[in-house]
Amino acid sequence: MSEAYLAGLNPAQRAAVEATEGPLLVLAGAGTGKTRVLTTRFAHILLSKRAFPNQILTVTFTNKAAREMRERVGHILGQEAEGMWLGTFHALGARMLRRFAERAGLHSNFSILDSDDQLRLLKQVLEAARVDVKRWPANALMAQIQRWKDKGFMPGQIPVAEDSDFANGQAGALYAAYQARLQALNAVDFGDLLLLTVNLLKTDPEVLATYHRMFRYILVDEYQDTNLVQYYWLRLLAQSHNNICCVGDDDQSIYSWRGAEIENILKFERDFPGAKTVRLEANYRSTAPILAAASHLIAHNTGRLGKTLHPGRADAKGENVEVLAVWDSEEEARTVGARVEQYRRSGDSLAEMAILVRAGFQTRAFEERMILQAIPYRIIGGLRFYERAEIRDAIAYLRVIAQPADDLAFERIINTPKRGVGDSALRSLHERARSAQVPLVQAAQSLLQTGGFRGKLRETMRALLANFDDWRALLEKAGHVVTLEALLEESGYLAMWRADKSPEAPGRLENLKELVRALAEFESLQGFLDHVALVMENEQSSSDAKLSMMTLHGAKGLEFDTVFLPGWEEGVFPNQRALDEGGNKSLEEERRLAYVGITRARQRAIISHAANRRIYANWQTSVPSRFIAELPEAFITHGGSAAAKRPGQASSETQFPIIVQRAAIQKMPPGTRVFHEKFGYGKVLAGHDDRLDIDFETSGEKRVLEKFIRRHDA
DNA sequence: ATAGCGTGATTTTTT
DNA sequence: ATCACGCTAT
Repeated sequence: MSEAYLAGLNPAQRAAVEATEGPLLVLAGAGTGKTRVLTTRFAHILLSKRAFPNQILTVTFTNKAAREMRERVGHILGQEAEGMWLGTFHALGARMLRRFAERAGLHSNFSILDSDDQLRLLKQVLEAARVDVKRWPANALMAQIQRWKDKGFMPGQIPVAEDSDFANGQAGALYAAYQARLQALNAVDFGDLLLLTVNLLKTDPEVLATYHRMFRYILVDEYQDTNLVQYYWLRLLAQSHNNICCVGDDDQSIYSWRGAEIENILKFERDFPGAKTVRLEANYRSTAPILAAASHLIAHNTGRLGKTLHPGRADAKGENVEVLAVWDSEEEARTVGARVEQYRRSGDSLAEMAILVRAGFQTRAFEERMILQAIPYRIIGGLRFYERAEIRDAIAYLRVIAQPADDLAFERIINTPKRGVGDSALRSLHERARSAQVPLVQAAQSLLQTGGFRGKLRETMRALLANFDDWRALLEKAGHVVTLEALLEESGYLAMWRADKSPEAPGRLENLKELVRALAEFESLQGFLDHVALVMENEQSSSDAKLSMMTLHGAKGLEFDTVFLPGWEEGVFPNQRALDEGGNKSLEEERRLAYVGITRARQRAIISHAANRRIYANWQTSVPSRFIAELPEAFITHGGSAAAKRPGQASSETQFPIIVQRAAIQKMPPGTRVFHEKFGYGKVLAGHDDRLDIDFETSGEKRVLEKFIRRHDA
C-alpha cells in the first residue's frame, strides 16, 4: 500500500488509518495529529473501496469539528463526498429521529427546543403540579432530567439509586409530565435527540436493522467526552459489523460535569472485545519544555490509560515554561499586558496569543488592561448569534409557521411586538387549550369563533391568525426567505426595533438582516430550523489580528504560539467549588484542564499566580496552585515581582490543609441550604472554624460540626 | 405594562 | 460588588 494520502503519516498514525476492521481505540495525545488520522482513515476506507460515503458514520461533538472534518475529507478526495453521515451526535440523532418520528410518537416536523424553551416548559409543568418553585427551582429539575437523559433513562426507568429528592420525590413524575408535554407539542429537547433515538434502536428491530444495513464503518471523535446515551447509541449501531474506531484522549476529558463518562474510554477494550489500541504520542505542536511540563503534570493523575508525549518536531528545543509570581490580580494583568506588547514588538501576531482562564470572570481584569494599552482582543464564548433575543423572536415566528402546534414559540411572539395581548388573554388561551386538548393557535381560533375575545383584542387576534395563514401560504408560494422578510415587516416586529431608541436597536436590526441572509443559504425552512437548533455557530468574521481570551474549556482543540495561563492559585485553579463537590475526581479533572491549557502552546507558555485576589467584595490572600509544584523544575523558569518570597518548593501536601482550614464557611457560605441527618433542612448563618451556625427549619438555630452537614443545592 | 425593589447567586458549555 | 430574576405596586 503506497497511496499518496498515506505518505507523511508516522507509523502509529498509519497503523490507526489502516486497521479498518474491528474495534479500534486511537489514543491521541494533544497535538499528535488526531484529526489527520480520522480524516485519512475516512478517505482510506472510501478509496480502498471498502464502503461508499453514505456507509460511514462519522460522529463529532461540535459542529466546528464536523465542518472541519468535512472540509479535510473533501480535500483529500479532491471533492465533496456526497451523502455522508458526518455530524454531531445530536444532528445525526435528529436525522434518524425525523425519519422514524412516528415510531417515537412524534411527527417528522417536530421542533427542537433549546434550553430556554425547555426551562419555560418545565416551569409550566411545575406550576401545573403545584410545586413550590421557590423551593424547587425549575432549573434544578432541568439539570436532573438532563442527567437522566444523559444516562439513557426514559421516564419510569429511573433506578432507585438515581432518584432525586426534588420536590419530595416527585421528580420522576414531573419528568414524565414534561415528556408528555413535549410529545403534545410535537417537540423534543436536545437530550431527546439521543435518548429517543437510542430507545428506538433498542426497542424497534426494524429501525436498528435499517441502520445496521446502512453503516459499515463508524468513526468517533473525542470519545472521552461521550456520555452514556451516546455510548449506547454507538454500541447499538456498531453491533453488527463491529467496525468502530474511537479517537480520544483520556487526559483531555474535562466535561464530566455535563455527563461525559471518562469510563467510556477507559473501558473501551472491555466493551468491544478484540479491540486494538493505537497510541499517538509524537507531538508536532509544542516545544520540548512545554511537553515536559504537560507530561509531568498529568502524570500526577491516577487511572489513566497512560501515554507519554514526545516531541515530534525537529525544532522542539525551546524556552522554558515560565511561572510568574505577582502581588495581585492587577499586577498580573499588567504583567501579561507588558508581555503581549513585548512579543508584538518583536514581530509576533496578536492572533497567535491567547489568555486562558479557569472561569469567565477572570477575563475582566485583562480586558481592562488591554483596553488601557489599546491592544485589540476578542473574547471567545460570549452570547451566540442565535441566542440573541431578536433572532430568537424571529425564529419563533418561523417555528409557528413551520409547526402550528409549537406553543412555546407561539407564546414567545404572541405579544411581541406589543399587541395588547396580556396575561389575562394568555390565561384564557391556556384554559381553552387545556380543556379542548389542542395547541394554543387552535385555542385562539376557537375562542375567536365563540366570541371569547372582546373589543380591540378580538380584532388583534383575528388579524394575527389571518397573518399566520397568509405567511404559511406565502411559504408555499414564494419560499422561506420572502416569507421571513414579509413576516418581520407585517408583524410589526421590525417597526418595533426601528422605534426603539436604545443604543442596541440598530445592531439588532442588523442582526435580523444577517438572519435573512443566513436563511437564504438553506433549501428549506425545516433545514434551517434544524441548523438553528443544532448549529449554534460563532460568527467570527473579523479578520484583524486580535489577542484571544477564553476559558480553558473553550480552548480545547485550539493552539497558539504564546499561551498565558493566569490565576494558578488554590481555589481559583483548581477551582474550590469543583474540589468541594467532586473531591479527588474533580481534582484530577482540574489537572486535566491544566494539561489542556499547557498543551495549547506551541512556543511559549506563561503561567502566573497572584498573592492577593479580590473575590466579590473583599481581598483574599491566595496560595499558588498545587499544580505549579507538579511541574518539572528543570523546564521551568521562575519570575515575577513576588518571586523572591517564593517559599522554596512548597509541596502540594503542605499547602492543602490551609485551604481546608478555612473551608467550613467557605464551602458553605451564609445562606447555603443544607441538610443535617438529625436536624433536617436549614440555612447557614455563620461559621466558626469547622463549625457552622445553622438556622434549621424545624429546630431553630444550632451550632454543628461542618462534617455532619450536607449541602442541599437547588 | 413597567418601574422599582428585594433576593439570591457568582465554574466550566454543546447540542 | 454586581447582576439577573421575579414579584409588587402603580
